Amino acid sequence: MTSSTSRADRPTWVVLGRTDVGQVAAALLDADGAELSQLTMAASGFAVWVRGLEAEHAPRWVWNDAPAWYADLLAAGVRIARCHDLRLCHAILRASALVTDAAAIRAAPAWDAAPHVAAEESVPALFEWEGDAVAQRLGPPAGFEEAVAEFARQRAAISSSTDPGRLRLLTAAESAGALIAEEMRAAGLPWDAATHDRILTEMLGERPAAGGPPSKLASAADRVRAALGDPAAGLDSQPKLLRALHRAGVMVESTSRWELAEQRHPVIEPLLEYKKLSRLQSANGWTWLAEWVQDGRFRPVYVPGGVVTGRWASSGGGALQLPRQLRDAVRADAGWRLIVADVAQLEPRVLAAMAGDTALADAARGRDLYAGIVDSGAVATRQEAKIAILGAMYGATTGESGRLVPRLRRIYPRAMALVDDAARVGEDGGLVSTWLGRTSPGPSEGWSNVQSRATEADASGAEETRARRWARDRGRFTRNFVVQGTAAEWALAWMADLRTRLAAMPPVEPADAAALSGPAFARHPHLAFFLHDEVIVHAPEAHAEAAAQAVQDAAATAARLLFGDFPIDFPLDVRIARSARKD
DNA sequence: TCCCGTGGCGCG
DNA sequence: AAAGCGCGCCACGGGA
Repeated sequence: MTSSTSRADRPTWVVLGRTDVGQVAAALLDADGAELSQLTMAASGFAVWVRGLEAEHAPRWVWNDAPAWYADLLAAGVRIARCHDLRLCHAILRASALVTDAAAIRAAPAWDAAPHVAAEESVPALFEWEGDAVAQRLGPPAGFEEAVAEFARQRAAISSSTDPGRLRLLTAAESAGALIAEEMRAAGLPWDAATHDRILTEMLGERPAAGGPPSKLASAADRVRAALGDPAAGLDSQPKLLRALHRAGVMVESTSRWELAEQRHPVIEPLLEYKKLSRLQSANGWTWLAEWVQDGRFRPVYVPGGVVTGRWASSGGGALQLPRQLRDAVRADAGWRLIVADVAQLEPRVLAAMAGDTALADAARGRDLYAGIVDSGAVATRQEAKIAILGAMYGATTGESGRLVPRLRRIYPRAMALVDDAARVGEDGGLVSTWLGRTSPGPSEGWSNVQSRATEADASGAEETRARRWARDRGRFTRNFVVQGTAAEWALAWMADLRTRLAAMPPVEPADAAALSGPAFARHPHLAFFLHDEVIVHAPEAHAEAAAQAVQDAAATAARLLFGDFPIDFPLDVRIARSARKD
């Protein structure tokens, strides 16, 4: 390791990148972004160096892409407190309406990279890199000079924006999410394959050794074919199934569950059963179990910022679609517990706070926001309140939901004005932003063409109708964007604070952790799963109560961080249990 | 043979 | 029941 200048004095930021010769370079910056020192080192010594600096200063590590760097650091036993993910923050800043001069950011399109994809096995690990393999491993610009330049652009964009505080919070939260996603992947979700197998066997029947469908699935198929009077009916092909139904006199337009359920015919019951079992088999059956659960852990690939609203997406394993039926297979290790926590009605609470709607915030006080709405007299029943609120946030215009929404408009004018305004802006082709400044994408070229065409004198009625429909579609998107996106920001702030609290708790002794195969940080209570408004923490039994309290405390912190003193509750349902089963 | 659009359904 | 938003994955089938 060589240092090009004098020893650093407590760097706030450490910008990382590789150099042409395949080494890691680091620029140590003070809080103002002024360079304190710069150094390069052999990749083989990188993890140890990070560990040392982290213990001294816990700087914010600035890198092009968290998965590319952090997965290998975790594998080397090094956990960090904070980072700045240039790729994720670039995506936010290039589009944010709060950024008044985005020209420099937008002039660096190399940073508009797709989310990192897990490296192929054949690509050397970060610390074994040589030559071009590094580029494959690191994805978007991995070079040191590019990282330094992009970080300077991002700092300038934030500090000259109309609200640097919000963008600092948003970029910090987004970057914390990137760390959490990698840590959750490394730790994995504790998964009991034997329980999963038992559930599959109970529902699908015994699995034939020779392959072929399990017994209960096969018997459901037989009953369907018998009821259709068609021993050869194809059940897995929608067109074939539809034709077979028509031949049997079931005149449906689709084979979807809800339409089938309206029919009265002997085929309906076994067909719905077959579809349910078939879905379980193909989505989360034995093949899924063998592919995705190893050593008692399900390791999904989370994609932070993968949804335009800022929600996370996932890639592989269907991590965000785990069916409730299988939650009993999520099992704490021996001597450990799961803390399963979700926020009750996160989105309407976020809406109340964003809009400063004290009437809706009053209704939200306490456990059940929908009960509060009933108490306000807006609607008669809890079910109506739920339908009305969902309709308000999603833009329902028809049916019961569309009928109930106007009642909310009278009782909660500020909250409704916020979503109605967002919809109007979207219909006009404009941009909307979340509370912290994540801005929606603009309309597509095709959308704009359709709109301008419809305004021309010789536009046909069909063209005008289509333009109106597309405008309404976009209005529903922007209406929901502000709420869904701000809820995602709240959830990121919640998790980021929770992560810090959990990491500060004592780890189990290595002797007690002999059976644990995971990374070192997973000897502490740690996040194991996240799904929009729910987290699962895996914690040693002795720390389970403290971890549950940390989940609560973090929610209070998130509320204060985003909404200051505005009086809005975010009540949690928190359970400490051995399994994640919901009753 | 592979790619892509569609229907359907799991999650929030 | 869906409706009204955001996703990912599977199976199928048609086209390249």
